[in-house]
Amino acid sequence: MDKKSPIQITLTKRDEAVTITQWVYSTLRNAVMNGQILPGRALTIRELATILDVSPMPVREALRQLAAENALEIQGNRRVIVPKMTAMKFSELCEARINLESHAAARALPYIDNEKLAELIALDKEIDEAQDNGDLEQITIRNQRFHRRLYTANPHQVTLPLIESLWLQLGPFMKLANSRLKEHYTIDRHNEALEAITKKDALALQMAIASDIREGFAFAGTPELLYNFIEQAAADAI
Amino acid sequence: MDKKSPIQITLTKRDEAVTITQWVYSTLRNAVMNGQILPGRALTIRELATILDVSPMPVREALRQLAAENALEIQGNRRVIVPKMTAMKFSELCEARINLESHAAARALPYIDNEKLAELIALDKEIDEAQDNGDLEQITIRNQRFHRRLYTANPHQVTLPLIESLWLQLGPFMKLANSRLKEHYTIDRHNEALEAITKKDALALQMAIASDIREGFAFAGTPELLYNFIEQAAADAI
DNA sequence: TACCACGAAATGTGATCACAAATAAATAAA
DNA sequence: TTTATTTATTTGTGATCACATTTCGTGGTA
Repeated sequence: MDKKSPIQITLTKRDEAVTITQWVYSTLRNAVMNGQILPGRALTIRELATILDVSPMPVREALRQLAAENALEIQGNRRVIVPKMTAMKFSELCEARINLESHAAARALPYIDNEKLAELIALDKEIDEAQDNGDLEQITIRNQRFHRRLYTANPHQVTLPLIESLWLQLGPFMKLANSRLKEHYTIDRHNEALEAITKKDALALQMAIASDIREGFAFAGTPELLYNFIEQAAADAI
Repeated sequence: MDKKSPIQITLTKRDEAVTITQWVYSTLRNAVMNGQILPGRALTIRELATILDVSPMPVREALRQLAAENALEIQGNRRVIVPKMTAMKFSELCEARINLESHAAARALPYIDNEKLAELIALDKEIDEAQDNGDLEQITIRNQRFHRRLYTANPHQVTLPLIESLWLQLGPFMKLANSRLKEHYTIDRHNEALEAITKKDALALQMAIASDIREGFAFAGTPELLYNFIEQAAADAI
């Protein structure tokens, strides 16, 4: 593995209303989320500043924020890297997701009225559309939007930032997990969740969310499969 | 409530080996944790820099990091404040703690050998000592150390940062919660937890942790009690 | 060939400065 | 006295620079 492998970051137009730091932050966040940066690859402030065509200052702030969200890792030597994934860590992240997200879903349930339910149904339909088009990126985005909308139905909710941190750490795997949706579409977990919501059945909702997450990551059920995927993802990233 | 109420931050000696940013970070973190900064009070970079006798730069970085950990809140106007607590939010934070920490405990259980168990027993004894001395600050610190040691027994654990974020948001309430330990010492939940560990009983361990957390915050069982405490804490902070 | 030492380049940290936006203060109008 | 409006001050953002530490490349030694 080349230590100086080139970093290919998708650049989006910068909105003038947003600060440079925020733009850099979301740009780097997407890069991590899409697996565009190799795990273990050292990220230097000046290099990123050059790539993004900004001064080092906003990059510093964005890196520190991402590190605080566990998306990046600050090593003892003060180097910043994308954390390396292991089979065990992957497993822990999945279990944490299942635990936290079914909790968040159950806590949101009492707040979901007909209007919000309709909104969720609409979001689910959008996922299906992206599914039909085979648009992986949109599937991931819309799937996250569905979950986010569900959890934030609870106006006092405090777990979404924690959940997003887990999503961020799962990063590139999220995309692949969502692509697997069609492979187990025989059991549509989102529909199950929506049914549970209409019945106000908290336990059924938790089960649906848990299954949704678990089945999505079933591809990495064994350490061998996960290892193969990590290797493949690394190869794709180059 | 005075908008320009003075900020009283406990200053500790700066270790030369540590960066200024890290020192500022932990100093501010403690200030938040101890409720030394009033919720809603605007924190300005330059003011803190003056108080801490450093340049604005390390303060900027520390504030951003604390905001990423949900310890501080960046408002739309780019002002940084300590988030205000509400009864509902408090309730959500407690439930999130119970959920996440019992999960973390159960996941750590398989990794706890006799050596680690002995360590936990020793830590528990230290809590009792602080309890006898009535040293509130030490009780909090050692209590957190006990929980942290338990969860980190799992070498692949990923939830501790999330748990610490919740601790940080609960902030000043943690201290009071721990002071309540003696009031329900008839049922020592840590002992219950240690027993469950020796029996390798995951469910019992989860129950013990859940009870430990729940009973600690029982003082804020009703919105009225919580409201009273918030008012009192605000008065004390001045 | 493998290992170590030394010098050069690169990097993170922190300070200072400029500027635009936001807040606070002061003045004018009702 | 209260409310608008203008002016003055403060504040966050971002750029640039200096310095100590780390990393890397080169050459020499076992």
